[in-house]
Amino acid sequence: MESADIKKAGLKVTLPRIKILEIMENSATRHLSAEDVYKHLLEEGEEVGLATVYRVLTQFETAGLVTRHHFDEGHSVFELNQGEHHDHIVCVKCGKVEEFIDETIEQRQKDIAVKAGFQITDHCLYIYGVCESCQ
Amino acid sequence: MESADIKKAGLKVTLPRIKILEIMENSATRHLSAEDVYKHLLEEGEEVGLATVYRVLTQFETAGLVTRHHFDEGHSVFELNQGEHHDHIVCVKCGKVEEFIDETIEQRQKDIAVKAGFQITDHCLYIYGVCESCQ
DNA sequence: TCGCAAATGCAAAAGATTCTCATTTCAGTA
DNA sequence: TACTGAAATGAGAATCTTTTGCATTTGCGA
Repeated sequence: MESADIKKAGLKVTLPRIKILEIMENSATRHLSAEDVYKHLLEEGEEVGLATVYRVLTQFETAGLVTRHHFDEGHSVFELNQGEHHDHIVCVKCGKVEEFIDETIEQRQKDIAVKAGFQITDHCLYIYGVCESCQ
Repeated sequence: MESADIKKAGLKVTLPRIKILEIMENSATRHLSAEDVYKHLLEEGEEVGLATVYRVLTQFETAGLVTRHHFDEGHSVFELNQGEHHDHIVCVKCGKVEEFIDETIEQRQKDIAVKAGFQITDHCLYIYGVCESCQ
């Protein structure tokens, strides 16, 4: 994942875009809000506006580089698309997010969409609970 | 579902609460935003403030009377808790929402939570796609 | 290197939700 | 049934997230 991906997405390779992509790659937590990304940029001394962060993340989403999630908070979080599709299990106490894949569930979803007459474009499954260390 | 449920939830039985519950029950679409509920109130000539709608819906959520969803839009939608738990398949073009239940998926989710060491509190599954009439 | 469209920064705007606080309304009690 | 205090409400201000308008800057092909 690098500047080539930005170009491939039909976007000019600009400094803000490169930096934002780097941050998404190197962040300890895979799920970042626009505000989170903005803070990282400030820490690195980059002069990038928050509006640009929102714009770039939306473009990355459209280009398929990142996925936007709506967890139970009041804002979007973004995740770099790398590796396979997966779903999420979220701790309601500490906010920790773990990922998982379950082929049975994937298949059932496809069946359900067909039965309902939908052409499936996307799906998301969030399990909320209390993680081991918060119990 | 009636004023008795409001009392049972430990809330005073007030006119705004009764009206909002009625609207949630009688609405054609089962999924309403706070703004939607507010508009219905105005149409009925009720003098209820938007702030109250938000407060009451949040209280109803806490009390377990309604569920708050975060579909792909930028705001919450609320749904009356009646009948069984179910998941949602949402049309990305017209916004139509259909509901479904799949026991296999339910069970797999429980297994996944156990394996991850989570005490499951809730979960939601949204399938997004294009519905039959929008294709 | 030049020029122009695309991209950016900033500030203002918009949309959703929450908060403050003075006023009103329940619900229990006399 | 009237009284009283606590809870609830309405209106608007405030907050938070996200988007937009516009003047300026920047990447990139000629």
